[in-house]
Amino acid sequence: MLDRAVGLLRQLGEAGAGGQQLSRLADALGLSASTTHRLLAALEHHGWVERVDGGKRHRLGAALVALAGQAADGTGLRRICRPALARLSGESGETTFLIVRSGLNAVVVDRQEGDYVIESLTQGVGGLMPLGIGAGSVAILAGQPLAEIEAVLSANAGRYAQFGSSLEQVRHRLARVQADGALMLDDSLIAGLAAISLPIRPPGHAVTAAIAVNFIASRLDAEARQALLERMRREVAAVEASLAVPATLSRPPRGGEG
Amino acid sequence: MLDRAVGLLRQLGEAGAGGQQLSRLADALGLSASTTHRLLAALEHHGWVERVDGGKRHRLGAALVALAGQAADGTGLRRICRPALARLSGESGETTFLIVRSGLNAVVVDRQEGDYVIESLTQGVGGLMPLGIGAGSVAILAGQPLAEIEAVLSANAGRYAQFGSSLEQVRHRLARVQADGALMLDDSLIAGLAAISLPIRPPGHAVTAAIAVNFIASRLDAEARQALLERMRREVAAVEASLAVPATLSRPPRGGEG
DNA sequence: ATTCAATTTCCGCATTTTGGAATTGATGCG
DNA sequence: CGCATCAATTCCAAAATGCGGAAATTGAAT
Repeated sequence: MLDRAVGLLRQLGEAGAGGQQLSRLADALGLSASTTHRLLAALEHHGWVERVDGGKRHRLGAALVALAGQAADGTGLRRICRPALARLSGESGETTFLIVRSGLNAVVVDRQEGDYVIESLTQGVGGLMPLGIGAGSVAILAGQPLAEIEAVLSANAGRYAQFGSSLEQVRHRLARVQADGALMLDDSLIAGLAAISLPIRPPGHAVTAAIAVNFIASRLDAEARQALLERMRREVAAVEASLAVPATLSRPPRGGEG
Repeated sequence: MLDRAVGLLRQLGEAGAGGQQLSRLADALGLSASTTHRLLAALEHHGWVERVDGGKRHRLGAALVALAGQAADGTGLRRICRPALARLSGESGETTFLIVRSGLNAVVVDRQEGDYVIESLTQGVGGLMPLGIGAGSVAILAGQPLAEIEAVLSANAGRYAQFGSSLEQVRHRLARVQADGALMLDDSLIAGLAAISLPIRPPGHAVTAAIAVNFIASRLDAEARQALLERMRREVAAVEASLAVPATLSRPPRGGEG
């Protein structure tokens, strides 16, 4: 029941803005129409699913956005890292990302725009990719225990091809992170797009997140990239330091509106 | 079962960054410990719940962020409105919001920072408030059919006090939106914080969303506010026009990483 | 007007969930 | 150092709930 609901929501996520009709969902999940109907009704009741134009197509509902807003804050990391991301974006003019692990995937939890818009080329908040694909994703994976890395690699191996990487390439990049504590990538997923990423390692814990900067490769030469990397190292060091002191885990001030 | 899972996730959302232990959750929801345990395990398996530091406290997981990223794009509105929000924030220097309805609540679906940071005063993406509270929220409610408005008002009446508004005040603001097609608010929720909001009405449909600009009241005089409002009217008109042509409902390009 | 596909409702059966009780584990106290 | 306490986890038989086939309804297309 719950698993079916999760599958249904995933499927709806794939469907995108236009939504999807009941019968297609039932087919895709191998469920009977009546079961699918009942599930959709229940989810709709909670606002997790809504009808497109009140018609017969279904899509993900706004209640999920609300829940996820709390989830993203929930790690606490987002609030802590946001000023760092803002500084990096502000000073470099490039787009900055905060990425965390979710099972076999990496998820973009926060993102700050730079002056240079690469909107359509990159993942938005909530964007998902296999662990091992994408600069930040690699940085996170590289910081896991060895057995964990192997488990993830073997589970994800089949997914790498569609992102234009081989298992060997992924392994090579992991090694670079482990050697340098950071990763610089060119033509990362998109030709001409470059990225620099750093793992975030809370003192006494394994790596839980990474920050990354994406930019058009031609915009920064080797020297500028090195400078940016050093800048990022300082920001990450500051973040890690502030994680050492558990700080206030209390809720943020319930503020104004939008 | 599903309802209990939803309740559990809501409860975890309330808990915030520090997470919550099983027994408290069970108490809060009136469930037995074994049921709660089973639910948490199932949700954890899907990445919707995770353990804090691998310990015994639970919080919302990153998989929800991923799902919600799709949900937020899912309305299609976010992609369409983002350039408008960016222009408004860029030109005015203030913070801009895109808000949609979710049941009895309004949810912040997108947000663009201005030069002037009011981060801690305002809702982030995913922020939730009762329909009728907050400038954008009022604008949405005012555009619903009359019977709908009354239903929402009576359902939400009890929640207004905690936001410092009375039912009469809400009704008054609704009337202003209906008269002017927009709303200017002072001391909206926070003393010294002002807001301007406009409903977004897709041609041939009821109002489905609103945009709002929040700013420190002292930063803009009456004349500047009027100018900003006119600017917003133009942006909303353009958005509504682009909604008339269903445009491409296809998925966005699967781009690079974060 | 008729047909066909898709959605929605109904209902008896059986699979699943349920919560009390027992077990294990962790933490603090005497 | 061992005992007591509280929370988390596992187990199990009873039963409630979800399941899907079939029937009814909608509504769009011919």
